[in-house]
Amino acid sequence: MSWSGSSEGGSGRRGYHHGNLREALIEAALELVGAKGPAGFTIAEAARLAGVSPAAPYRHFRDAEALLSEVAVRGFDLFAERLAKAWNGGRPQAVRAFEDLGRTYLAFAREEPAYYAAMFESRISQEAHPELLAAGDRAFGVLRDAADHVAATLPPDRRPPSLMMALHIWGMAHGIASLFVRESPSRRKLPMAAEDLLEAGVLIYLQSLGLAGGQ
Amino acid sequence: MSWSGSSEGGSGRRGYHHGNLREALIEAALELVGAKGPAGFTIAEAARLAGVSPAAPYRHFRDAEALLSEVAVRGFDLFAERLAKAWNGGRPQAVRAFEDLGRTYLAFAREEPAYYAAMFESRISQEAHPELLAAGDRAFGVLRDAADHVAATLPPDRRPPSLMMALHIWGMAHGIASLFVRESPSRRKLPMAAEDLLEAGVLIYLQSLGLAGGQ
DNA sequence: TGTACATCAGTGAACGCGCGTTCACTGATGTAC
DNA sequence: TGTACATCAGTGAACGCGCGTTCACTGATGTAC
Repeated sequence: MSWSGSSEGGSGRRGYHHGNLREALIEAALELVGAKGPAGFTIAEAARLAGVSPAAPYRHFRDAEALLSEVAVRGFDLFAERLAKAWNGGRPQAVRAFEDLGRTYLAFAREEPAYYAAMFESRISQEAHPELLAAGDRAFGVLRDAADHVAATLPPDRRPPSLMMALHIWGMAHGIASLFVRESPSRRKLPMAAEDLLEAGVLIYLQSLGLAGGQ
Repeated sequence: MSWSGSSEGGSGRRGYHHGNLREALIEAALELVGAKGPAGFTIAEAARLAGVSPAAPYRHFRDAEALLSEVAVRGFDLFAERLAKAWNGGRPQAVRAFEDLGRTYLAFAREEPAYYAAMFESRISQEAHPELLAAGDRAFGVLRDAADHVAATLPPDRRPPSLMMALHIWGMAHGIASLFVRESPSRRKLPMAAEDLLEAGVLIYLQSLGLAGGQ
């Protein structure tokens, strides 16, 4: 192990210029948000984690909120990608794929707590960061399309409004994630897996609309 | 207007001893949490708001988290009280009263953002504050009892597990509150009132269980 | 009713800390010729 | 291929700030007698 010379630091630092500081800061922010929550992370600490002076981040981000917003945008993009993969165009069975969407929602909250916190538990103003709104819309769009698809399997006169369906399912998934998967003073132990609770709820809901097999 | 003499300050300060500092600090914390979120409030600022030196709060609270926890406990108690009033023992009609529960849930999120944030959006560890867990249980208990009552209107062989029902409704109510009522990077505009969205969702859900009138 | 005393809530000064932000700077990189 | 130069990413020192926490203290309150 050498302290001098040309060997790179563990973080990929290459010399006077970092080379990829923007990415490194986003990674650092993600790590810090995961550990301390969106309010617990600071520009200074992200800089330290990236192995750079506290002034360096200002070359890339206006302030802490801008950095956090970028993390949230990436989170939404990743979220949309995973949801789309789970939905898979409604194949092979629409209702089954719809349930997979729900499972994927909860899995994301469980496996990506840092992204989840940046996306749903931070206090970034949407007005100041319109790209955040757009990213959120892309994620919701997946759910919306799925609801469309599922609703369309019914004859037009018995077809529920798919936007409403999407909002109901989104609400239930998000509520269950917030209450039973995420850390919070209101978190409760469940006598079952959150995934199973959500699946049962979605099934009951869909049944009422005539969308899930009678039993 | 006099700067000297015996007139009390606006905050009720009575002299060297505050007289009711504990309460004043809780009020101050509530106000600050409402304005800046749970992470934005500090003991020092709460002391300033209460008109007292920064060291004074330590006579009453171990640290900021203890103060915040007390705020959350009171929030849960108020929440439980309002929910119980809305439910009103299931009178005059159980299903209708059940829907009122949902409306009250959202109304609380809307009208008491400071309490709501302390209860659901802060990072207090439940382990360190067991009284917080108990207060949350009392609030959930109202919903649980209501679900029991509603489920019991069905014959035993068609009766759904009331705990599951309560968790589903709680999840949907909480999700809709978090996504569409509270400030957050993921907040979306709704083409309808959140209360109506929730009511429709609850109705669809209850219908499936044979609990709400066919149409 | 008056006095001595114990209690303890609140003071204010002090400390060390980490943060955000600025600034003139420096040195690595890439490009024009 | 070599040199001069422009660019700009990152430096490091500095600043003022507010916070958490401690400490010996002070003065209001209540109680024993």
